Amino acid sequence: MPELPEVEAVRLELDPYFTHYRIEDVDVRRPDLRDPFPRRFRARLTGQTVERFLRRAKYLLATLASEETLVMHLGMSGSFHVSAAGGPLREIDTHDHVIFRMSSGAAIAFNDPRRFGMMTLLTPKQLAAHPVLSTLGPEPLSDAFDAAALARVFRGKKAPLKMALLDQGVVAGLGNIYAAEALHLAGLSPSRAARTLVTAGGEPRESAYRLTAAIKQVLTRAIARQTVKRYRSARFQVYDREGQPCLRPGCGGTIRRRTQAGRSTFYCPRCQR
DNA sequence: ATTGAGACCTGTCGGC
DNA sequence: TGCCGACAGGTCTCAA
Repeated sequence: MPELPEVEAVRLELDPYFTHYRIEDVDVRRPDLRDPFPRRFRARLTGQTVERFLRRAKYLLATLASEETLVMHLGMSGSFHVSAAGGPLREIDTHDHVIFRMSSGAAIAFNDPRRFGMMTLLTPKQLAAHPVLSTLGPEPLSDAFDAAALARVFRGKKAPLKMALLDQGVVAGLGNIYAAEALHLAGLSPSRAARTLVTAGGEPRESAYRLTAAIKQVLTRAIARQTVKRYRSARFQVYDREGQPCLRPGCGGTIRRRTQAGRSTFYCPRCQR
């Protein structure tokens, strides 16, 4: 279930259990997730203190006193479950693949039925040269991400907007849901070519400003909703709403669903151009 | 160089 | 109730 807002919620939840605590032991219950765990994974983690617990795109990064970084990704079905010290013990689930035993007494279990997630441990050199992590686009909620930045990566790009937004090298952290939501909010068709938001001279068009603003708004709201639990049931504007009325005031269109590059895209043909 | 399709793996849900 | 296919919020690889 995780796109940027969900991963950010996980980071917030886990931070108090990881940061400043020592990893006493790691229960590695299988040798791999999407990829095999690196050499001496358990030994390199054991005894390390977590200095910072950060998020980059959809990745969680725990920086260790050893200077190495524990990198974790939730894939499609990954989640964490914390058993706080003295709290109720959680039964170990079949899909609990890695359990961190912290010096606070907390146990943090990584659970991932589909095993599309990943977990690895990188030296500073490996981190800087990592083929994926080092080529991620800007964080969408940072000041580095604005219409000009979007115009730079969209210039000359023939790919449809939906695909361009899913490209983590363009902007980092959007997934299938929030890409659809941002395009709907911006009133832009998912199949429109990315380069049409840029002038011949490489300047962002008005639509590029709309899209960057929409991305920021959709993610900011989703993060707020994540952290304030009572809004958990809030629905999306377009995602998974095929056949239902468009929620844009005064639009009156009907949400459609189609497949782009093997993924479902939801949009309103009436107000998204 | 881009781009689309297929693969990875398990669980869930709707229809018959 | 049980079986079967379609589908799921992510990414990687490979062939065109």
